[in-house]
Amino acid sequence: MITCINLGKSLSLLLDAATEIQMDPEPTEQDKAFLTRQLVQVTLPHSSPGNVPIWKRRNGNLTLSIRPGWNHEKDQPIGYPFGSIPRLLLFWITTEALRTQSRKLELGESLAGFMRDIGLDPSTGGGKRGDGRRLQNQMERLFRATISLEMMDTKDKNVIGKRWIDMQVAPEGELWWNFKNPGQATLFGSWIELGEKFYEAIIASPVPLDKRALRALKRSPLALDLYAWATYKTYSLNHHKKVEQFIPWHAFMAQLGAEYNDHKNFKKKAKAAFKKVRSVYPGLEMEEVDGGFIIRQGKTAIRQKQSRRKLSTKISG
DNA sequence: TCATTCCTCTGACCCGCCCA
DNA sequence: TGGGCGGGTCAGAGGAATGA
Repeated sequence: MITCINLGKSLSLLLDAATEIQMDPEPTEQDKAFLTRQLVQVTLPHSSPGNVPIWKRRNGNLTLSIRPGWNHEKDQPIGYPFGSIPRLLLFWITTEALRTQSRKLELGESLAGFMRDIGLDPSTGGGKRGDGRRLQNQMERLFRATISLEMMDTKDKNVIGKRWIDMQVAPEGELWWNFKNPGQATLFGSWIELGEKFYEAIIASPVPLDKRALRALKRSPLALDLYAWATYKTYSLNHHKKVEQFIPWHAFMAQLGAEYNDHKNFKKKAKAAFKKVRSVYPGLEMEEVDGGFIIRQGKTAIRQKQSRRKLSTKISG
């Protein structure tokens, strides 16, 4: 009985979002979100990488690596950001940085308001399993981490040079929230200041997304990644007037599912996640073929005509 | 209201079947 | 025989219900 109710809730969230998006494909200004192109092409871990000194993911010539921040009190690493919450935080950070055109982002006077803003539920209490504690933990992991992007320049398969950028996500900030009591307003507003390099990177090439879809997919980090990737890829094909592109499963796994040890498992999970993505992104044109899938030109999650004003000079490749 | 408990979801791993 | 595929189980993380 409980199983039926829970399945129903989870499914109905997706179905509600799918119906809403089909009825009204263009989101309101409030329902628009953004994520930087580099973090669409190479993504954060889906699950905890464990106690390793550095975490890396590679897509062609582009490598993303993350080094966790240091907890001086406990004299140990804070840990890596992983799962859905840091992804929701990155959507929020990119969207706010673009909206305000400022490195300093106001998080608000109440944790509950911020949680609702990024798609979490403040009514889950302040216990260790509540959204508040999870958010606190993942905020610390994400904000204190150092993200590095490295681009290899090659000619005839030989490396002729490389460029890199090391970015601290938020080297400064103040959090005055009561994580045990998310609804409690505080005397001072909480804020973070994004690292200069990180700020420049995220506003340079934003990919527009639909918050309604993000809310419906928030339980699956893989589905969130695939949704952002599919939106970016469709935009890219349209922009370059390329009709379609074949994506081999092995290359796709290296890009978005590198931590999967079993490529069969990745394919199985990716196919299931794509089903969810297509329900909230009806404009996605893709077809499975031998060894991979073909993605074609189609409608982007946000109408290109509107978003292009901001993006035409910013998105490339 | 908050913290805990229970259940679901997701990723890892294994196994067996099928086909070339 | 090896690769592709689907199904099952297990552990950890996430979501929802419940009792103090």
